[in-house]
Amino acid sequence: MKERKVSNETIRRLALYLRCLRKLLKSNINIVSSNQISDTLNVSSEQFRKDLSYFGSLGKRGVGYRVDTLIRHLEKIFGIDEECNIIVVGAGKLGSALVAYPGFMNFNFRIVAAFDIDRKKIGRVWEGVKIESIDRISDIVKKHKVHLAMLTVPAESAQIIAEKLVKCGIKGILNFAPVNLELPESVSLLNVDMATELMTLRYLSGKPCRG
Amino acid sequence: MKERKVSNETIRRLALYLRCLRKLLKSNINIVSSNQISDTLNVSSEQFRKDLSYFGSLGKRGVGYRVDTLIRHLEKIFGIDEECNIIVVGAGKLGSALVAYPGFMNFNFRIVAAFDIDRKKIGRVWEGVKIESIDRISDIVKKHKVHLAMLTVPAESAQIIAEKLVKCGIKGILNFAPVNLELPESVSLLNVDMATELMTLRYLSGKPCRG
DNA sequence: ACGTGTGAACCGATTCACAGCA
DNA sequence: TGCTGTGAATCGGTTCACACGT
Repeated sequence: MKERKVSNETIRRLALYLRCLRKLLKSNINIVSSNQISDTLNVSSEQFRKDLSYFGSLGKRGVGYRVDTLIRHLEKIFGIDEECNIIVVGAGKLGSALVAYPGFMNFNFRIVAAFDIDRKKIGRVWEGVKIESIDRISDIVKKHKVHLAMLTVPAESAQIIAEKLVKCGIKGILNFAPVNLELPESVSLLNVDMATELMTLRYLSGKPCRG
Repeated sequence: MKERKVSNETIRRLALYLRCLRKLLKSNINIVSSNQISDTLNVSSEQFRKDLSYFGSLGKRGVGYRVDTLIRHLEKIFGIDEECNIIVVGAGKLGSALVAYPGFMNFNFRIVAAFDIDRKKIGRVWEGVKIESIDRISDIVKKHKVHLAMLTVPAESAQIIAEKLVKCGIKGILNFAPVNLELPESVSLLNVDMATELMTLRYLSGKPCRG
């Protein structure tokens, strides 16, 4: 009932629930049980109920959950009602893919700018997003009240640039560079490390299969 | 000592250790203690020792670990000595970024082809990687003995295509599509869900900071 | 009877603490 | 003494089991 110590994994699942529920709503399903969710997602029904229970009693015993109100609850938890301005730092291939990625807008994220040091790129516009000089980060972060950044610069410069982002007031960084960033506790950091994922996969698929 | 039940998280860290150790070797450091590793990576020294202990006694008490032999051990664990052929399925922006991503070759991954259904893209060559019709997956997977695939197709088609990959004999899928894929147990699956990561980050950075 | 909400039991992973070897 | 390797203790997250509301 009280909003206590919710783990990152729970939050990640909450986002999955939201996506799933929206899909249900589109199919005009408006009541759902934890078992039905557990069938479509890869999550046990108890897990689903427990995850939600951190945020209150959102279902009806003997009935299930109203899809529309549950969606609203989840949206509230994530603060989706207000647009979240983000930036992409590093306008390489990966940055370009992120700028074009359609999945962000479902959650009310808006990419307000991309940044690079390469003079040849600065000034271009990708999908309506302008590429700016890295020197302009501070201005733009302040002007658009940007809280989050996706970092897609080369590993060598990632630490320096991340520190610059922190100085500008960025509160969370999604880091794609394969380095361990050292940042103050007050800044949230999540890493997406594709080579590591692939290595893990290689290891897993090389073992004698259980199943 | 015995190779028992190693968790995914351990494997993921092992890959980080490998990267870190290689960096040390480049700086001509050839002896390292678990504490030194723990300072650079974000992992406790006990964790590091325990992770390695699953694979034998690789260090020397009172001294530390030899960087070069430890690297070789890790490479062995991951099977890095033999080239691992992979494919990219879905030649959109993200697929293009993956094809160009330099971080894979450090671990002896080789992207042998990309696939798409779009006739306009088929036949093009990106970074030396040819874009093929999806119909040719089976041929190419067999010809190049491909074990792993990165899946960057739209969410709607991901399940179908994933099943096709499994039929071709793919043993592991790194899935970038925002859906829960339903696959046989014998196939390893890891998801990279950028929107979910960003949602988690938004949640974390919105909370009162601990730190 | 049905399905939620939740304390209790369980399980796995991390951390502690120390024995053992250089 | 210094640092590894590892059982034991701890911690946190998942699953179980059931009371409760509809």
